[in-house]
Amino acid sequence: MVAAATLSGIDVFRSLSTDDREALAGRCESRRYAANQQIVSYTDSSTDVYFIVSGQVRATIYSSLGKEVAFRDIEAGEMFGDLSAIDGEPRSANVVALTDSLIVSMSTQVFWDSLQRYPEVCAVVLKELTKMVRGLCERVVEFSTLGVKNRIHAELLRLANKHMQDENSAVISPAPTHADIASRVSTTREAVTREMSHLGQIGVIERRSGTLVVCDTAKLTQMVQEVRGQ
Amino acid sequence: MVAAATLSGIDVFRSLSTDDREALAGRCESRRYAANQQIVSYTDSSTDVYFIVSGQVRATIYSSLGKEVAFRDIEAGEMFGDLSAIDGEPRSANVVALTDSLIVSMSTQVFWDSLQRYPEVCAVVLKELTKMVRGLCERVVEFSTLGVKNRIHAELLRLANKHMQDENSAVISPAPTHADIASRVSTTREAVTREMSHLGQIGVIERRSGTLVVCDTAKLTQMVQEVRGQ
DNA sequence: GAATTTTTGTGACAAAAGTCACAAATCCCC
DNA sequence: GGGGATTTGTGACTTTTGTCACAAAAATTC
Repeated sequence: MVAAATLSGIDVFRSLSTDDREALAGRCESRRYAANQQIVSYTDSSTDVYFIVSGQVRATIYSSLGKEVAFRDIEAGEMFGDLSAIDGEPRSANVVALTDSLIVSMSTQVFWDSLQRYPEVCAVVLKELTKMVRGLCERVVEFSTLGVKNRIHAELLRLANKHMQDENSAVISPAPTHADIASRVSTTREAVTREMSHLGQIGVIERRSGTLVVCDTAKLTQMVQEVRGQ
Repeated sequence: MVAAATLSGIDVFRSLSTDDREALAGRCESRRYAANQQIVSYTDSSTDVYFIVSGQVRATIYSSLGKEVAFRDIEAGEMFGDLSAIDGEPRSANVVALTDSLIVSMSTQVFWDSLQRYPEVCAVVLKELTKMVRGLCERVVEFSTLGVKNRIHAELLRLANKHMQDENSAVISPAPTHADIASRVSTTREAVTREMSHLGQIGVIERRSGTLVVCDTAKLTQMVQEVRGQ
């Protein structure tokens, strides 16, 4: 049982009337997760859909043996677990809370119900899926055409774009660790350290206690394309 | 104007009644394309959705400068162009006919209309999108965790699975060129040639005039995982 | 069926990326 | 504010992957 107000912060349900939201809320569960707690495992056979009311969460894929691939970070207002609900296949990833989080879950049945009953909900879900497809395409193209250094640039640029301060600079806080970035673009921590200290030398980024400042996104944008990582 | 029967071969519309299909057919166009003819360019501003009645088609992405990435081949019964129709963003890829093809197109508006009016259509579209997401995830994980040789194994296995002859072998005809495979797993033609002749030597595959025979899919499956390409 | 064009095979080499080992710097927690 | 854990920096070296150049084989065209 969940308060209707809780659902108003969820992208997918934002467009519903208060009444509709109330009806739906009655058919959901909510639960708190502590940082680092696992929410979904790719071994689960559940097919519930989850919505993040507050907090942040990370989906990670483990390859058939061992290596982990950071898949995507999911923020408050967003949804996950929808793939299994839609196609009935097993989970595609592990999901772990990055921070303490409040999460609402909904059974597959209620989810399909709401897709059918509320065209606006269906539209948003369709759009989220296409957004995922486009994001993944971009990543595939990146792997196919960019070298390690350029992929690091691209990742920094993505981070920067989420935290723009003014026209040309962004402040990312807390700064991600090098190992973290490495996992996202699939390389080694050392490669990230080397490239980032190089970027520091040419004044594109700067580190100050716990935060990462991208001083010159324009230059970085240009560097992504250059074949020579320099 | 399109005959209702034409739409019955399209996955998305298969579940509709004849009447519904007829109504929809009246709002579509159809057109033939010759092999190698371009159907969609990523510079187009159109947002129509296309359905392949017969023939085969390839979507390709070009990176910001030059290099091409084979994205996916689309077969009769399948749909493309849906991303732009759903989110209104520009085309994500070029689409070219591989063989002479008959293709039905539908405006964004009619497409949305049918999504709203027919829940079965909506369900199939949702499922196709999740299938794409899963396919792309697999590809990302592959790039992240597998070396070139193993990616070639994986690609051969994918091809084989589409053309299984019996339990353990598949006949692929016409055989794709090495350059073609190389573009799909993002490596060089030479690497594919080398790995395939090695696979020939250990009896996993065989070449006979224009066709490629995968004799031992079991062994290939096992090899995909092995860190040593040999 | 001779002449092209396209595809395949292969070696030598260059460049890119990953591995290991360890020191230095930071962060965090009593 | 000292001490351990985590994160970062860096060099030397190995492995992987890509590049180039060219010959051989197949497929196509006329």
